Amino acid sequence: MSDKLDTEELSAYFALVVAGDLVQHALSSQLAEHGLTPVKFSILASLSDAPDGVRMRELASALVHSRSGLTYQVAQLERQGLVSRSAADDDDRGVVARITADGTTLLQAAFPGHLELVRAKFLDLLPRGGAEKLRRLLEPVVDGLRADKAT
Amino acid sequence: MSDKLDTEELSAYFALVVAGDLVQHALSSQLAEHGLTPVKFSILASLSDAPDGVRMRELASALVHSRSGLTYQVAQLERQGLVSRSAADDDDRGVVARITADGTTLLQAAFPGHLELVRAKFLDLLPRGGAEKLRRLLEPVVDGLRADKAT
DNA sequence: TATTGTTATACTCTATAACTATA
DNA sequence: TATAGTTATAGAGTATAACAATA
Repeated sequence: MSDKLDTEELSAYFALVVAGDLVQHALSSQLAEHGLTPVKFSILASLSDAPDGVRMRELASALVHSRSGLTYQVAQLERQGLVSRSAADDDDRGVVARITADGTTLLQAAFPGHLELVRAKFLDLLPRGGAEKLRRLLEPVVDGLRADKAT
Repeated sequence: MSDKLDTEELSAYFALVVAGDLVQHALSSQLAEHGLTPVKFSILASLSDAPDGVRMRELASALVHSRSGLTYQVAQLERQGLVSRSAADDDDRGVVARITADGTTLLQAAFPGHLELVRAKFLDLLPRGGAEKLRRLLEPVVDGLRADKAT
């Protein structure tokens, strides 16, 4: 498998995909202890930053790859009492999801252990200043590919 | 969701997971045109670098999170005639997977388009020299978490 | 006893397309 | 006509534990 891309560039691509996968997998057991998955955790975390709730459309484009996938996840969170859905004020087609008090409680219970593992399995493995460098490098990738999705 | 980790560090972790996911998703449609998934592509690519084949155990620890998951994927590739399995020379418990001529043909057919998309969806979004910086930053993360898995 | 690999099982997740309602 | 969200469906992937064979 040697070809037009030099090894450095291909290696970066493999490293990105593999590292993301390994980090997420390393964190998933701890989340599972609280009945959460990485996707559900990211939904709750996003909602906890938005007291007024978030439109389903926005959550979908930010966190998953299909609208139906988000409906599935949020429906489960709602059944568990962690999230509520209600009609949007300005657009009668719209639905706004909000985190509930129970959802906040669960998130607060899961968060310290999560942070601990983010440190142990990721941040502590980076050189000093590495987190910031990494974020800066990946920012345009995330922005570029999210823009793609909108199209 | 503001807490013990400063924003920079948490952002790096989210950026890593999201970027890896977005890049893989951006490439998966092109692979699907050749009947492949990202996991199957990575298995074929690994085998194409190893003329003598690779032990199932090694493939599993490098590419997936469970032995049974690898068996599932390789069984499918074998059914498609892209991979063959045979007993290991040195260990009668062991199984060695090898890519077939058809597998090589398919990989060569899929590779150019794959590389093109790796460039368009990832490398071209990085600053000059970014690929190497990224790889260096992520190397210890990948190595550290792979070592974890062995434990 | 430990390891290799497979299997059976049961479950979760995903994406597509069809649908309703509203803009 | 286009968009927001849901639903139905059908398929793919996953992990666990139990198992057989070998070290």
